[in-house]
Amino acid sequence: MRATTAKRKTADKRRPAKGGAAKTGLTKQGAARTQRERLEGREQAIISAAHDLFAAQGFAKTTMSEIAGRARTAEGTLYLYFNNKNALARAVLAAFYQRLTATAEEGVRKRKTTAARLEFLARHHLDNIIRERRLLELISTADRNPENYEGSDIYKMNRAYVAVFDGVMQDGLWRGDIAEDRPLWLMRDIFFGGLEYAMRTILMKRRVNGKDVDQAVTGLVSLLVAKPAEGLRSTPDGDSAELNAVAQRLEAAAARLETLADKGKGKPNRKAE
Amino acid sequence: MRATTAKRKTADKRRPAKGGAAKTGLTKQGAARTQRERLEGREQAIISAAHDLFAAQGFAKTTMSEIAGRARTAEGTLYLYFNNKNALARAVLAAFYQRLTATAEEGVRKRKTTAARLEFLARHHLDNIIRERRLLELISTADRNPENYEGSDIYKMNRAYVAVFDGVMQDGLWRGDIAEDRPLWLMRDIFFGGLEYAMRTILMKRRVNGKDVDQAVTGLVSLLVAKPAEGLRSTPDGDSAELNAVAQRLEAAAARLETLADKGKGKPNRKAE
DNA sequence: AGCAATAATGAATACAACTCATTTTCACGT
DNA sequence: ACGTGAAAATGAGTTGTATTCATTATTGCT
Repeated sequence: MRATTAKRKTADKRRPAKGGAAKTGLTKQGAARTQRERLEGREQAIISAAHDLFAAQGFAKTTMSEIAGRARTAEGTLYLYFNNKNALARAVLAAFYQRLTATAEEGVRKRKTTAARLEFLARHHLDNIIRERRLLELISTADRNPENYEGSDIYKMNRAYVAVFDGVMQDGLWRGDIAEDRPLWLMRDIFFGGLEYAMRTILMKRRVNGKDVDQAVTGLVSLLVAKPAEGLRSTPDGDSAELNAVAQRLEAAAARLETLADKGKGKPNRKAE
Repeated sequence: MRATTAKRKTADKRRPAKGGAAKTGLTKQGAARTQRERLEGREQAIISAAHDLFAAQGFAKTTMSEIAGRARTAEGTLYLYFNNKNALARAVLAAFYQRLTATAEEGVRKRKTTAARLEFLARHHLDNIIRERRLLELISTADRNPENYEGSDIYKMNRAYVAVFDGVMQDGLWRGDIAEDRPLWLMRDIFFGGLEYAMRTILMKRRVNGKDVDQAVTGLVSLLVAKPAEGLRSTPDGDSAELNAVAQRLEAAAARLETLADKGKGKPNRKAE
C-alpha cells in the first residue's frame, strides 16, 4: 500500500523512494548502493544549488528554475525531492545547522575553559552568520507552521546546535564560572540574539571590521562569565563551612536530578553525538 | 514638468498627486483640505488593512487583492499609493516604528531613574513585538536594497526608535548608572537582539507567561545597569551574609531544575497547559 | 531481452503581482 | 447649475513563477 503516483499532497518532504531495491531484498549490494548514492547525490546537488542561490540572492529572488538549472535537473524533478520551495529552504537550513553544529562541537572539545569555549562559540557563530547572512532569512521564510514546528527538521537541528552552547554553560555553572542569577534560556537568547544584531550593525559599516567582531565577541562573553564574585564561594572562616557543606549536598542532589531529567528526555547528553 | 501618467517606474513611493488643487492656487481652503484629507484617509486605510493582514498572516500569505478588499479599493488603486508590495510593507513598518517611538518616548519621559527607564523600554518592546510579532518579518522581507537602505524610510524610523534607548543609556552614563566598558552599539544590539530572541522562546511555550516576560526584562536590564557594587549584597551582620550566599546558591540550583522541567516537552505535561 | 517499478521530464495549470486603457470623480470658472 | 480638464479609481489583461501531471526514460531483476 505504498503511495506511487496517486497522491501528491502528502506530508512535507518527499523523495524518490530509495527503498526500491532494498524492498525486494538486494542481491548485489554494490548495485543497490550505487543507485542509492545516485539519489543521495542528486539530492545533495539540489540542496547545494539552492544553498548557493539563496545565499547569493535571498529566498524571494531565487526561482525554482534557476535552482533546477544549477543542479542540472528538470524543474519537475525538484518536486520529487522536495514538496515545495519552502521545504527546500528548510533542507538548506538544516544542512547549514548541521555544519555549524559539527564545527562548534569540535571547537568546544578542543578548549578547556568556559571562557575560551564561549569566546570560540561566539566568534564561530558570528563569522558564520556574517558569511552566510542570507540564510538567516530562511528561518522566518521557511514557513514555521503552527502545529508541526516542534518536531520539524529545522527545529531539531536548531536544538542540536544550541545544545552545544547549553552544554558549555551547564558545565560552566558546575564549575562556578557562570553567573547563575539568570535562567539559561535567557542567556542563550541574549547570546544568539545579541550576535545576530551585532552582525547587522557590523555589516552596516560597509567593511567588516575585525575590531568590531572582537568587541562583540569579548563584550558578549564577559556578560556571561561570572564576575569574580565577592567571596561568595570562598568561605575562609569555619562557621560558614557548615553552611557550605549543606549547600554542596543540596547542589549535588540537584545535579543528580538534573542528569536524570536529561536522560529521560531522549536527548543523549552533551558529548554524545 | 510634473509626471502625469507617462512614467511609471519612478522611485519608491507614489501617491495621487495631492498638489492638484494647490497648484492652481486654492481659493477655498476648506475644499482643498477636504480633498487632501480624503487622500490621506485612503492611504491610511490601505496601510491599516495591510497592517492587519500582514500581522495576522504574514507577508507571503497576504495577497494584494485581499488588501484591496479590506481597504475597499480596487487592486490597481493600491499601486497609485505604493509602488509595489514591498513598498507597502515598508509603509506598514514605518507606521509601526512611529507608534513604538511615540509610546517609548512618553514612557521614558515619565520615569526618572535609568533602571526604571530601561525596564520600561524592555517591557514595552517585548510586549509590542510579541503582540505584533509577524511585522518583524517585514524587516527582512522589505527588500532592504544595498544602496538605498541608509536613507530609506524604515532605516530612519528605526534609527529614531533606537535613539530613545540610546538617549537613556547616554544619560545613564553621565549619571554613572551604566557600566561603561562596552560600546553603546553592542549594548543596544544585546538589548534588542536579546529581546527578540526571548520573544521567540516565550512564544514557543504555547501560552505567553508573564513570569517569563518578567525574567527577560529584569535579566536584561540587570546586564546593562552597573552593579551597585558590594552595596547590594551587603547585609548588616556578617553571619547572614553567609546565609544569603547559600540561599542564592540554592535558588540558582532550583532555577536550573526549573528550566530543565520546562524543557520536558511533550504535550500532556503537568500543568503546562 | 523483457518487464515492472522508479525517476525524470517539461509542457500545461494556477495564482498572484503588477500594468494600463478606460471610466469616474473632482474643483474650478462661467 | 453646467462644462471642462485634470486627478483618481477601476478591473480586465499581462507577466512571471510555483506547482502539477501525463508522458518518457532508466533501472534492477529474472
